[in-house]
Amino acid sequence: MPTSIKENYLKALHFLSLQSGVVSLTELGNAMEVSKPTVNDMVKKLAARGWVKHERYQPIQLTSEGHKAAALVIRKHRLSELFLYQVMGFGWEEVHDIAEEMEHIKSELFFQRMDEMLRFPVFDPHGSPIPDKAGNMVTPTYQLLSQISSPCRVALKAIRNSGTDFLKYLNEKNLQLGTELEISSIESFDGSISVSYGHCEQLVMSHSVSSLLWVEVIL
Amino acid sequence: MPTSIKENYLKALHFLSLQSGVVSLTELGNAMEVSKPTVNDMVKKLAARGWVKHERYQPIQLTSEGHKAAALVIRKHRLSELFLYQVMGFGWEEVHDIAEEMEHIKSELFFQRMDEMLRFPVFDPHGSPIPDKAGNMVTPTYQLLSQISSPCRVALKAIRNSGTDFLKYLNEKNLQLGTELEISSIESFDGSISVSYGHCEQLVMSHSVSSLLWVEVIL
DNA sequence: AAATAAAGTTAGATATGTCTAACTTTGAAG
DNA sequence: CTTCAAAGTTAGACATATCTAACTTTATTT
Repeated sequence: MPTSIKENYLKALHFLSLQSGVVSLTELGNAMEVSKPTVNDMVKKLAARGWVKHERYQPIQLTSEGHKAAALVIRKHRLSELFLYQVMGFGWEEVHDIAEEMEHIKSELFFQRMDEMLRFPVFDPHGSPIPDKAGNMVTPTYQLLSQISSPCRVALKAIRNSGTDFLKYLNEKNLQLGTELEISSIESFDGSISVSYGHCEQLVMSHSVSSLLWVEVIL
Repeated sequence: MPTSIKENYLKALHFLSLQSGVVSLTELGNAMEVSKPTVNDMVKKLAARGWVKHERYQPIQLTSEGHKAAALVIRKHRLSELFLYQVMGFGWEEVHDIAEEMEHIKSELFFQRMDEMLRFPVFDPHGSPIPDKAGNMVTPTYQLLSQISSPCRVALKAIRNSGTDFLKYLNEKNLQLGTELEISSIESFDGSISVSYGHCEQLVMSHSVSSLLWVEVIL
């Protein structure tokens, strides 16, 4: 019953909007783990606040105000993640869960000061862009490693999933942002990719791993 | 509607208990700025959780579990205050309000790390003791400046009220923790006290100010 | 000890966020 | 173009934290 629940709906709407720009009630309900009537009610309240557009039986769409409100929550989240990582020395696999709580702090001063201490950063520890105070964020043009079709050299730029388990897996494999990977072969059958990097002669990544890594081709 | 409301009731109960050990519903209601029925309901819930002892028409008393729960919230609050002051560079007049939000963060790791970074501190920026992880805190034996009855030399050790306005007043007067004050005269009529310290030749403090300053006699 | 004000309690209401069960609309398949 | 499952909506309920109005106890004052 705590936190600002609406902020969490806004965040979910933001991420679900990324594909098609619109979101169904069912999708939002699944993301928030609540029933359809609950989402339905909530969407009415969000619409009343001007954050979403919604006509009966139609999909939901964030308004520009809604987008901005969501971006400002994401800003607080990602700034917190970077602060935890850079200033407090947490690992990138630990910061998401704590930031999930910090993002609901209302004090402007607090995030203002964080922003200053971190020198107005643009990326969080997972490589995701940090929106600015106006809610605008850069949109890097990375590719998913799983989308690369022929052997080449790439640099790891961002992680699509900040879940602890996946990041621990990357830690074990010594994969960090900036790590350069030589793609040696791509198995078209199951989409698995063989890469080498640093001290690692060969690592075979399944599609489910490579589809969570944003990379940039180099050379 | 946010935060863990019960934690705020526990904190209020802790501070109101300091005098007599028991708290009336009315007192608690005033402190929390809620009506008597609201307090009454809440006290029943706190009693059900084992945090307070309460018989109909009798005053409320924190149980030892309740005391501990309150102390752990106060720990998070004061640790946050010191972190904001020491690590983030906020002024002592700014930290209370932000800590009021941070104290409701549940992550043990977060406060654990703060505690380490600050080297397991025992006092917050206002000189109040920080409870340890078991909920125990030191009980300094300071006197209120207003309780001093004859001219002497004292050191400012703690501030009874962490409100922004009072702390800004102290800033203006250049009064900090550790500042040594020479008490030159005490007006028995209205309880006002004349002190000199540092570059200040004479400052006359009203009783309402001197009763908010904890001091220790020196020499 | 009776009167009465202060303190505490009960009853009934509201707002928020949630649920299940039942009903309606939409849209895709036959 | 009818059928039907999936998606969305309505109705009615519950828990939490809050309120006002009215009633009961306690304790003080005369």
